[in-house]
Amino acid sequence: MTRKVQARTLATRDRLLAAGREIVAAGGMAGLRTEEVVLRAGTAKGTFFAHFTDRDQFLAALLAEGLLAEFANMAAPQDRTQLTALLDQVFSAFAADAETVALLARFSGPAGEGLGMDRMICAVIERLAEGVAVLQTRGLVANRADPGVLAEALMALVFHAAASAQCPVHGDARAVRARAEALLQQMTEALLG
Amino acid sequence: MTRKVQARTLATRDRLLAAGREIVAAGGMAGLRTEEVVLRAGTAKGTFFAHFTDRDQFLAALLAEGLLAEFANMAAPQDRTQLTALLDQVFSAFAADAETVALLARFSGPAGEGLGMDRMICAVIERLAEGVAVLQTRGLVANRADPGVLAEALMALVFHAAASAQCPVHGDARAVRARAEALLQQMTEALLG
DNA sequence: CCCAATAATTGACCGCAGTCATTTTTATAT
DNA sequence: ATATAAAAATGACTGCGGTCAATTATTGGG
Repeated sequence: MTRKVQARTLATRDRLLAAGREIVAAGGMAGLRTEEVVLRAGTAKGTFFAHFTDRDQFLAALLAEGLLAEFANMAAPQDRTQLTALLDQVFSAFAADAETVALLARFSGPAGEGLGMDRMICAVIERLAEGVAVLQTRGLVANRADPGVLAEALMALVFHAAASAQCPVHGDARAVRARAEALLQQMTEALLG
Repeated sequence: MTRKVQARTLATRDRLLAAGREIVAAGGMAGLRTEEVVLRAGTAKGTFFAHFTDRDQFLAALLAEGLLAEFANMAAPQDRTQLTALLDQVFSAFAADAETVALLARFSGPAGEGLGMDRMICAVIERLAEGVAVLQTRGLVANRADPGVLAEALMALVFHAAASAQCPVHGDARAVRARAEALLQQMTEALLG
């Protein structure tokens, strides 16, 4: 017989996430250790893994939460400049660091369900689709394909550019990132016409 | 003063890679343990990490090697059907498993230099660019953008579709993959017109 | 041929993610 | 109330990726 989820379950989960938020804010995702999360949250190690299948899934939940908040103020772009600005904003967030790229690669798809990742991505895609639709009717976008499909393709381009923006150790981060941004710009124009 | 690389260095590296190849062939990338690689190669653990910065970089080298061999027979597509077939071939290889997707995300960019990853990706992009150029002149592709940029964008779409093809544990793998393939098809048509 | 200087290798060791048998808490049936 | 079955939490333990000071092999100069 199935029973309803207990209130303390959600409370524990929240304490873990809150602890994670603090740690990431202080030292970034790469430096987050589950032992410390658990210490701050006041739970045992096993509890962590009863709530999240692994460290990455936990980080993905935190990441989705943060990005969703950051993107909350997004408005559907009304011209090419605004569309570019929106894409740049998303690119900057996605390309922030190697951890972010890895988490997006793993959880941007079906694997991200129930972590908020799917909601975050959908939010971005919806805004993009709205913007594309507007620009199409105004003749500011040559490509007549379905706005939803174009939006998804734009996301794909952003993902790829973000991955390309990660540089090898001791590489020139500035230059690599500039090249990735230029690539995104070119690909976007190739897609939208 | 810098000295030339010793012959045994390359020999050791090859023994490690050969061991890795065997292990991956037998049990897939996910099950590869460095201890076993080292055991088969007849070296110490430290030697492994003197040659490869971490397990993933080693796997990426193996993956690039395998994919490059698989793609060796690629011919530049001459019509839309052949282009689709080529994209499907690459998609199938990239979407093979979650490990592959993760490695591509991490090493498809500048981080993959010197692992063969860059060469593998460039090979695919070049073929795609050739194909796109041919189809453009034959009027089989509406999009007039630079073939090189279009080829890179196509790769981005394939990467994204491959990531979308990974399903959560206990999901219906067949259905998820079918959806990802359909998505790739739609995005490709949206891009090429 | 010998002797520094450098490159390559070694393996004991460590940190941390992830496991699981056990214990504690909570919900429900009687 | 009390029993009992399910859910949640516990923490000692394990396995494996990665490190590093010490050791061995190679090279090139005198």
